[in-house]
Amino acid sequence: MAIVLPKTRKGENSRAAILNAALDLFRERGYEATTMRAIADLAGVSLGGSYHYFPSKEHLVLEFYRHTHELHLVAIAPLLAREKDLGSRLRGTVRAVVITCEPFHAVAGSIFSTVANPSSPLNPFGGAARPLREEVVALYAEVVKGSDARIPADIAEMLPLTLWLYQMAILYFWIFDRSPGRLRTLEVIDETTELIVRLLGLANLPVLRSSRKRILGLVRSVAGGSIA
Amino acid sequence: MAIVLPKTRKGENSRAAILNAALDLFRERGYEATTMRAIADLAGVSLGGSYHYFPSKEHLVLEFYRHTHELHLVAIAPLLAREKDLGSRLRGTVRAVVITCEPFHAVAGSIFSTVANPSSPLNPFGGAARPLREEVVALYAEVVKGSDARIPADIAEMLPLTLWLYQMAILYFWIFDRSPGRLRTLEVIDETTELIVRLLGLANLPVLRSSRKRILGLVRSVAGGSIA
DNA sequence: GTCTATAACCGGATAGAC
DNA sequence: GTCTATCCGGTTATAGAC
Repeated sequence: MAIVLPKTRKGENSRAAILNAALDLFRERGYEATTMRAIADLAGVSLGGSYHYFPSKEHLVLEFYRHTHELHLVAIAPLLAREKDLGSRLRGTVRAVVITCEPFHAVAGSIFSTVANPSSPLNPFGGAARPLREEVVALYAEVVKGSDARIPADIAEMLPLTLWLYQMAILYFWIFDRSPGRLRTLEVIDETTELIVRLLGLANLPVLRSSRKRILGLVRSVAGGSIA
Repeated sequence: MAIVLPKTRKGENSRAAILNAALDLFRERGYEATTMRAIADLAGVSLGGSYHYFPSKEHLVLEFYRHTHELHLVAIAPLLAREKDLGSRLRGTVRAVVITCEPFHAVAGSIFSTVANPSSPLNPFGGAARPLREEVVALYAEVVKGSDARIPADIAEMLPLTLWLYQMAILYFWIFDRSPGRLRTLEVIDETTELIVRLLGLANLPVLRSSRKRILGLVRSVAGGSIA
């Protein structure tokens, strides 16, 4: 059921060829319009052969996730090393997500929907996606931790997961965005990240104490049941 | 591409038979496990024949939407007529959504994912779903308007749409909920509706003025571009 | 044991005769 | 408006090749 790793040099080549072919074709024609037969053809393997490495077409998508995630990490490394302001770190990180994914904008819709299915092995809330999800959550933990913002412990505990969810919402907005250069998404990112930082600053207000506790309890309970 | 309405008595029967067969089988086996062949069989028509009324398997789902929406309206009518407290109205309305949808819980996952695809004609943000979406938004407008809560005009303007979106989030949570009697979802509804009412009450605080403006601007801009 | 190929299966969708 | 026959694409069974 899981993705099989090749044991030989030859196998490695085949696997890479299939993956590259898939990514190219996805980019070029979209997810649905890309047939497994076309992928196999372009990769120079037989149709059945590609199923030796990837148990389903969907699983090729998971690989694409990992691919973009790694590009993303590289893209933001300098920022995270240099910048201390939480707002800037957050804005830069989320902007980098959509910029990294831009070549796949046309495919992203089908992918998102495929993956939104709770019974899909790739559902971001599910078990198979867990390793990658945890990497992304850890990234947001670092975005927060490496900043000079002082976040109360109870908030800091749930913040990375919440930011991961926030990133998913941004991606869904981005999928619909038809504006040139995806400018609207970038604007929304700027607005929302600033808002998040501002609300974090307000969280210590006495009037907000009860709401804060309530929200955190909610996040904790929702996260505990669905994800852990 | 749209759903064809039958012109004859015989056609009406066929259409109804197909729809009933589909809803029964969806309930019984789930969406994916129900084949168009099985639906046609049970309805007593040929496979090709069912495509005369419903252009795709997905379109059978749209019908299911309308069905549950109408059940929902009926279910909450007494509450909306009687109750004046905003929190109670909201809680009752959203609780009724998940209770109405309960018989389809097993199917809901596939349906949600099908519908999440931006290029699907059934996407809730898209054009085809607009009439139904506007009905639901109007319903939430009434939930707010019929209450004794005094909501500032700028908030009242965006609130119904926001509550519609909130309802969708609850439904997505509900899909994952495996707790007996879907108790966790009901708890989350109680928690979140209370939170919403509380935050609405706080919106007039001077410290929150700028965030409030920012949030409303955001909602307006996002809604304007994606939906209107 | 690791890889690859061929042939088939299954189910959504369509064409076109009646 | 209904049928039969067919396409198309994801997936699987399985036999062989290294």
